[in-house]
Amino acid sequence: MAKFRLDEVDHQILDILIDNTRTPFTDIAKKLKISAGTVHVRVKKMEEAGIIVGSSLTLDYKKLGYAFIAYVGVFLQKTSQTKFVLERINEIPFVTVAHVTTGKFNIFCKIRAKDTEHAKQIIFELDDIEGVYRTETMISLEESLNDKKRLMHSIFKEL
Amino acid sequence: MAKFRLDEVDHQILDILIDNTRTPFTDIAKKLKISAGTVHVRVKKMEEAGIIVGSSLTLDYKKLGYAFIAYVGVFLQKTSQTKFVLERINEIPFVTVAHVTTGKFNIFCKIRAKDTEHAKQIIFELDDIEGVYRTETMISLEESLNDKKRLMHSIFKEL
DNA sequence: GGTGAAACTTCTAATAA
DNA sequence: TTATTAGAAGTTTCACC
Repeated sequence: MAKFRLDEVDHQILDILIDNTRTPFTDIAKKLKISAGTVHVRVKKMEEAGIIVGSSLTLDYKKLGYAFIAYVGVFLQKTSQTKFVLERINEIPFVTVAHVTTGKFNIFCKIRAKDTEHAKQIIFELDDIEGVYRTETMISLEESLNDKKRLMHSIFKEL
Repeated sequence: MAKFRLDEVDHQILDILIDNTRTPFTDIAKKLKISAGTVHVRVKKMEEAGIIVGSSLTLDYKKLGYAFIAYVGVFLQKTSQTKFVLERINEIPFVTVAHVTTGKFNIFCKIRAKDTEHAKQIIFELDDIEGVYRTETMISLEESLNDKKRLMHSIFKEL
């Protein structure tokens, strides 16, 4: 694992790319008053260091008809079944995130569905997994995402 | 809101861009055996329709020293305080997502922190918000993200 | 480390089909 | 709607600070 030490310039590059990954390097260069070559080298380094893992589109799932979000807490019969159940959970594409957690639940996941009916199906699928004792659902009425940029700013303030 | 009807080609374009937003349109064109101009027009249309909201980098927060993830359920004294509390919560940059939920909690959020000590601080901040009755924390021991691509495939199968 | 310029690749908009 | 094309723009490398 490469040693990495991000400076103010790296920070600013990330800041711009976090908002729009297709921002031309020449634009970034102009803004930061450095050469496009430098931007290129810096980005490449951050990629090689594994800081930048990849890039992805942000899609509006509501417009695709998938407006329903819920969190489902999963209770297992035995903790030792965690790995097995997690593998089964990961086979359900509508489960977008799964966490092994301490606290109330053994596994905790987020699902993305079309509507309540569809969500019900997914939750039933989860319930049906061998080793799952019961589940507890929390339906999201409203999602508010904090800007990645703000987290980054806070992280960089401390680096 | 524009009417949108994505076909197989749009789907495949999204599929490629979801993995890497900087894939050159000419590469996409070659793969799909269409012209780069067509790719360009299609992407633009999806942006205008609001399907593609934006693009963002995926960063390795562990490498930045922020490996700690927890979910915090928030209980309010009165449901009517939801809006106010949500606003306060959104001021904490380490809270990356917040949901208003049905079920056990009133508000449910995800936090990203350096370590347990840092997480404790954030949770105390949450607890201190006026109107918050108490909180319940679940610490993530392991996160497994399902590929966005798989969700997309499932969505497209049904469209 | 960074730069600036050259060589190469890609984008984009207009035109044509 | 899609394809072509040519000028504009962006990327990447490299010799030189």
